[in-house]
Amino acid sequence: MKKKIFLFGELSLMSSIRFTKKIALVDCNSFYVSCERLFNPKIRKKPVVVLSNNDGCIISRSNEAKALGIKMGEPYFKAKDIIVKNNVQVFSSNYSLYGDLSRRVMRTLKRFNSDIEIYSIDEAFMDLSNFPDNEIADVGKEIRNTVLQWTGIPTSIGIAKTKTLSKVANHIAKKKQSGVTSLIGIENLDPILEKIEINDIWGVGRQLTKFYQKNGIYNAKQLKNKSNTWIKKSSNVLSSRTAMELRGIPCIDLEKTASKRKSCVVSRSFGKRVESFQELKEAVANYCLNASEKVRSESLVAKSVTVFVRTSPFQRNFGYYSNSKTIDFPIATNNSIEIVKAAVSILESIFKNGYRYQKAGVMLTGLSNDTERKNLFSSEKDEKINNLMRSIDNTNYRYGRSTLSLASAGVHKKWNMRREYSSKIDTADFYCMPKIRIG
DNA sequence: TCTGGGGTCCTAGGACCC
DNA sequence: TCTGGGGTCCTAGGACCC
Repeated sequence: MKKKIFLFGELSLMSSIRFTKKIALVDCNSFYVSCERLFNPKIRKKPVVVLSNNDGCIISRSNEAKALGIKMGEPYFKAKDIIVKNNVQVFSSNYSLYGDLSRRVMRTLKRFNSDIEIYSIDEAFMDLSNFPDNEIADVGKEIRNTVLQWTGIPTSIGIAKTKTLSKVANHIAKKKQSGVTSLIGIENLDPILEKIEINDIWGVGRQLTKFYQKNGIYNAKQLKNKSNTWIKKSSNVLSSRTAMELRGIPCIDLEKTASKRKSCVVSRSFGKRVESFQELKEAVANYCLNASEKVRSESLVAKSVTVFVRTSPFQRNFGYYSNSKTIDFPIATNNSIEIVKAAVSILESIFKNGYRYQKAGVMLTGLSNDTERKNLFSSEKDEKINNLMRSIDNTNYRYGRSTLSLASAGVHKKWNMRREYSSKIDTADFYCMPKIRIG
């Protein structure tokens, strides 16, 4: 090929407008707290926390609450002193509200680029490579402003060449007023990576942090400069991928199409300890109904079901017991009745008298597409059961969960979880709409 | 005394993420 | 008294086969 000769002007144009690979990570700030604040302006500038299921742990904190020293994941009862003393506003989690607002945020993001990967309820990766490098920071700011204006949710945005680096950028953005950080076009990232502690890197958890520190690696720059073969040998491929990504080499793709899930878990801690087989059975039956409904809604069938029960790992003075067992179905299924029946038979075999059970759960595994099964083994009886399941799902969708249930699922539900501080906001309920006085 | 070699598949457990 | 829930992936080791 002939070498192309550029005129001076053309050359400078070419070098200023570049379209390198650019990944953005958009992360909602204190997401659950932000959701509660949206419908309750009085708590905007105040310290706020949101609790996990059963009001157990603190899983979302406003900046004011963080400043008071309340830690992520801390048990609520341990933080209670600080909370009471500082008049911190407390909320039980309201997942249907958070889910709804999450969908609104994601929809807004898709307006900028439909190639997004919804990574969690409050995070999404976006491919912004189609925007020119020199405009990328402004694009980030525009995304942030639009999300804020359309949904009311504040976000932080980090932009870089790889997913791992966009996480780093996001980490920096969180501390900035503008909420946007781009690492695009920076030749040497070492001074920035040096300030990122090893445990703040995406993919480096507690065990790896311990291991790296033992080997003298304390920050992202040091990990970046460690040899791949050493990392792979002494850890695994995932860790070497992390290091590559820190070097700006993309190893983790954006997953633009949501892949079908491989398993489905429903488990809960009980509002109070459960000792009787009957109550445990009701709980397990309920979890089965939820899990099979979820699986049906995604047109999946399960190969096997696992049930587990356990007493509290924190209160061993009553004796600790934990057990689980799995049953394979002869033919993959999503039929509630069949799943409940199998789960109850498992429970009968693992239940032991004399323990104070704290938690139980059901796991559907080996999920696959419903259609494949239908082609192979469909019968008139299957069709009848499918119709029955469909009418149950439709009724429950319309009139609320557990309008139609099974007798084994019980009615009293004394074991149900605690939710003492729920805001009870329901975006699907007309009467929960905020009232605005005009004039 | 001395007990092959290489491949696949499955599972349990551990580590990570939010 | 009170400590969440729901996912994914990787590895080591065992079972099995020829």
